[in-house]
Amino acid sequence: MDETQALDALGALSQETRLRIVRLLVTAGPDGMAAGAIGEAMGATSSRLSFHLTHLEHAGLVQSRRDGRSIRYSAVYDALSGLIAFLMRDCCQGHPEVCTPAVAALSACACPSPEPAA
Amino acid sequence: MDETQALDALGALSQETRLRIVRLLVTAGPDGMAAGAIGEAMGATSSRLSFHLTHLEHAGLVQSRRDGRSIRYSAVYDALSGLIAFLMRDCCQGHPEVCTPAVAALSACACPSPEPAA
DNA sequence: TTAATATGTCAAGACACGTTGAGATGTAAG
DNA sequence: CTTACATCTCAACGTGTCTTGACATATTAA
Repeated sequence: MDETQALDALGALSQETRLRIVRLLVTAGPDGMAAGAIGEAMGATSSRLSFHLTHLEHAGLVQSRRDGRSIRYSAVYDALSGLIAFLMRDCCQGHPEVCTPAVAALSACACPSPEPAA
Repeated sequence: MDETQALDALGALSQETRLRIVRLLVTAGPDGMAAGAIGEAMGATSSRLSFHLTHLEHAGLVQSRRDGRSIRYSAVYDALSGLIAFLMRDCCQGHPEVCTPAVAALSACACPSPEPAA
């Protein structure tokens, strides 16, 4: 991920509705959710939802596919991990005190670390 | 870091000049840099630079202190690692495939991981 | 004090963003 | 074909963001 892509992703995530959509879709898994279900969860009108989903898709954070008369949206994991890696790469430039606490936060997640301590 | 703080931080970083300022200050270390030096590096006028530095300070990403007739700005490491941790926490909700690659990217940094492999 | 340096403040303008409501398009069922 | 459903597109409006230029404030030196 280069600077331009990172700026797009950061801009897309810096809006409340969009950040919540991404979080919802991450937890929804690879199958994603239909636009209608997302809109219901967000309490957003169809045009407002479409605006934000289009924005997220342009930023590469979500992808869509038609499923019957619905359109299902799902999170693009590579983009999310790419953004996190971009921030870490920058912040780690000789200053491990930035990213080391972030890695420690991983322990609080259900994620398997490369070298699990416990 | 809660959602509101994360939105502020993401919004602050989603602007080219501000993202570059943060990257510059992270590499500059704890002593930071004088506003004039930052402005020179950015090619920004004093008012434009002040606008962005104030924005970053309000978002909690940088801090300032007077040093003679200069004002030195430095990165707030806790805020940066907090943001990274926030993104990881959200993205890891049952989907380790998001944050595991990001952790792997750490190996490319000069950062000591909690359990260094090599 | 006076002058020079370093930075911040303010108002104005151009532009981008987010929301709304109406309508258009595509898809499936009767 | 007609109807209902699901979603997108478009224009319009208010609001926020970024830049610029002129000016104000704080600090140091002569």
